[in-house]
Amino acid sequence: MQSNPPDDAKTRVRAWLKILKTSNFIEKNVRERLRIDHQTTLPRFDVMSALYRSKDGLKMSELSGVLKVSNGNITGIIDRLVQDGHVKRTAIQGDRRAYLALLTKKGSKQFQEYALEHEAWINEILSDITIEEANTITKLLTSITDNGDLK
Amino acid sequence: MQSNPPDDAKTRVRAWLKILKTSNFIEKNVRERLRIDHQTTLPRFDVMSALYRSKDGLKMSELSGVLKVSNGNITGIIDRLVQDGHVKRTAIQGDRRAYLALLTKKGSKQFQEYALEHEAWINEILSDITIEEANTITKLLTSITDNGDLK
DNA sequence: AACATTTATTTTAGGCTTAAAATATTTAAG
DNA sequence: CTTAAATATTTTAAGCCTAAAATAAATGTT
Repeated sequence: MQSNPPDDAKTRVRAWLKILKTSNFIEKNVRERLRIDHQTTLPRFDVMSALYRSKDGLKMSELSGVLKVSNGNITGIIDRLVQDGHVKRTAIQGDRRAYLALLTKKGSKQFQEYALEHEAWINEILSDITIEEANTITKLLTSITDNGDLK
Repeated sequence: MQSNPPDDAKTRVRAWLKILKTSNFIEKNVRERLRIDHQTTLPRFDVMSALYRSKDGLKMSELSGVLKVSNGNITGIIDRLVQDGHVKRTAIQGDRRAYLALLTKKGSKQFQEYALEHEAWINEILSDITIEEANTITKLLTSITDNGDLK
C-alpha cells in the first residue's frame, strides 16, 4: 500500500475534518444537557472547573491563560457567574489592579454535581470505543498538540 | 493490566478533553490564517466550501442542514458573503419562500485558492502524525460520531 | 518626585451562535 | 374557495468570542 505526498495531505485533511466533526458532536451534546438540565453553558462550566481545581482562586489573566481565551471574554463570563452566586471576587493584597475569582460554597457544591454528571455523559457518548481505543486516541492526538513548531 | 468501570469513565473523559483541545488548537490556527491572509472567517469558509461542492447552489435550509448549524445563523453569514461579492441569491421557480445561495465567479475562484492553502496548512499542522496514524484517528473517531444511540 | 513603561483588566465593535418568536408562502382539508 | 397546517426564512434577545483601544495601577528610570 504505497502513498504519495498529495494523497498524504488529503488523508490528513480527512483526519482533521473527522476530529472537528467529533468535537462538535460531543460538544453539542454536552452544551444541550448543561442548558436543559442546569440552565448553564459550557464556557461557564469550564471556568468553574478551572476555579474548582485551583482551590485558592485565579486571577482573570490566569483564567484566560489556562482556558486559552481572551481576557475580555473572561470578564463577561465571570460577571454572569457572580450574578448567579457561583463566583465571588476577592481583593489581592498589595495590587489594586487585579483580584482573585473564587468559587462560592454554592458554586463549589454545584460544580461537584456537574462534574459527576459530565463524566457519566461522556462515558455514555464514548461507549462505543474501548478503553484501549480511548488511550490510543489520547496518545495520537497528543503528538498533534505538542507540535512545537507551531505557536 | 485490568480496568474497572470508574477508571474507564475517566479514561474516556481524558480522550474527550484531548479531542477538544486538539480541535481548538487546529481551529485557532486555521482561523488566524484565514483572518490575517484573507480577511475572512471559518464559518464563511465552511459555507463557501459547501456551496463549491454543490455546483448548483443550496437553499438556506440545506446549508444549515449540511453544516449542522441553525437556520438563523446561515442568514447572517450569507448576508456578509453577498456583501463582499462571493455569493449571490437566485430565485427558485415556483417557490417564493426559498432561494438558492450560489457562489459567484469571484467566490468560486477565491474558494479554490482557500482550499489549496487549507490543505497545505493542515498537512503542516499534522506533520507529526504518519498517514497510518491519520487513518487510525479517522477510523476510531468514526465509531463515536456514528453512535446511533444519540440523536 | 516626575515621567515612561509595563501589567491587569475592562470596554468596544463586530462577528458567530442558538432557541424561540415572527413573517411569508405553499400545501392540504373541508 | 377558505381556512388550517406545514414549510422556508428572518428577526430577536442573549451569550460567546476576538482584536484593539481605553483605563487604572504598579514599577522602573532619570
